[in-house]
Amino acid sequence: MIKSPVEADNNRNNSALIVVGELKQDILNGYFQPGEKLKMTRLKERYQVGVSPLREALSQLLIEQLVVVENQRGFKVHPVSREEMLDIYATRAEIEALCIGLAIEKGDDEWEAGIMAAAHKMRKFGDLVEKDPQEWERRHQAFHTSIAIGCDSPTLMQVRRSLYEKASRYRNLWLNKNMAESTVFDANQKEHESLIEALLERASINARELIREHLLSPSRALETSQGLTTLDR
Amino acid sequence: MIKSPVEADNNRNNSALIVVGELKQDILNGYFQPGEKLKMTRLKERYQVGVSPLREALSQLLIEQLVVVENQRGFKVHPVSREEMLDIYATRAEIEALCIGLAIEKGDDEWEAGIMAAAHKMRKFGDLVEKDPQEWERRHQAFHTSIAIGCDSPTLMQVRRSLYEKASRYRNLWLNKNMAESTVFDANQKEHESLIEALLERASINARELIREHLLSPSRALETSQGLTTLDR
DNA sequence: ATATGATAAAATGTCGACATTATTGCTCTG
DNA sequence: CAGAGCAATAATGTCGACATTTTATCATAT
Repeated sequence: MIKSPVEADNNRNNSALIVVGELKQDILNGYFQPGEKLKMTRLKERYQVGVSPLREALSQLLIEQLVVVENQRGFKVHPVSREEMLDIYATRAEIEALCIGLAIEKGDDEWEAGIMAAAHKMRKFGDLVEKDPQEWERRHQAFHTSIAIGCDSPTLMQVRRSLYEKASRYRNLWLNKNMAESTVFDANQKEHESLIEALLERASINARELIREHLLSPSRALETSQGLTTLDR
Repeated sequence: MIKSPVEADNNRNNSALIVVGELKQDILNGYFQPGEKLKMTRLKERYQVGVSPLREALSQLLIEQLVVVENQRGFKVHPVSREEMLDIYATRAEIEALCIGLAIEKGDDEWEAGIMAAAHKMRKFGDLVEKDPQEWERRHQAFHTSIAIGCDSPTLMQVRRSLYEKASRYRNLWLNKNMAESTVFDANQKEHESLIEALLERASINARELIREHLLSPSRALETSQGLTTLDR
């Protein structure tokens, strides 16, 4: 018997995995505030599942450091701090530079072609940034991933992904508006073009320095932004 | 009322966290074979807990990639492969080199002192390697950690720790005997001394190359070792 | 004899219930 | 009126039970 799409979706994965995705999104985009207590009754209502799948999902986010747990006191959203933000962004910049260094060593024609394709999709969407920032972020991220994937290391790519998610939490919390500022955006686009140039020339040192700057500039912006004051409480 | 140590231990953390530690050890040291199915009935007997804490623990190991899950078919120990081993070791070497590069930039006197202390403890145990390999591995790891911690980045240190654990699984599976070979061991010790020298001189490039070699040599040994044949099935 | 299909057995994933622990609110005292 | 102590309330963590799905067994037919 063929099942409806919804049923099929519920059967392909178990409840916990579905909840992991939704809960992660809710934390990353700020629906649940940093430090907020995650009461089981509320979570049950929101995701329409029992406690068992919820605790499984929370256990996974626990390792990813998106929630914290205290015995007999339940789960909380992982708190944010300026220190952690700077550390995550700095680490992410180093990891991305590492990926790029390895990719320049190992990358072949297919790698270059993938970058060109992703860059094209990103450029095409340049004018619609303000209309659909989420779609632009997707293409932006796809572009950077197309570069990093040349390192040809699943392990390293996974580290990179985890750091991206943690960083996107800070980005979503404070940077939404700043990202749309056209001056910042235009500078970003130029950095992308310079990066592509360096990659095709296989200028490793240059490319690595470019990516470091590219990834650290948001954290510098955040450091002086309004949101920071709310962090120091 | 004061509780007995055992009870106190059971109350400080919930069951799931305790099981995480034990289960992780059982997987890392090979009590549960790669690819082996983890039946709930057996796990319940072994750890004396119900399914709920077990599923929580397994969910955490799922993110750490020590187990895999298939819907309605339960959990399995994450399988091993030569490719994954090489990838983990290579990534680990790069991450460790990154830590050391940053540590050389940022490290202060306290950092140097910590290295000297850890190195001393490791040297003192040099003759007892064959007697208590586990204790030596502890001191060896403490030595390397004392170096890496100079990078002053909790995020990066956590990435490093996760990779160490994954690698130690392969090490435990095949390398136990090889590690005790005195020729390999003596070469290892000399590498440590060279590394310390380079660190104190703040010779970044040199130190980073040394650590890469130091961490990649085991994977090269594993590649040609007996265990590999069992991998390709 | 091999393959196929139905039946039985086992295992998973989820929920509600229960005991334990933390938190809140209230009373009583100084 | 403030603060400590105690009762009541709420929330967590764990277990056993149930429905669903997978796996194993076995008879039957080609």
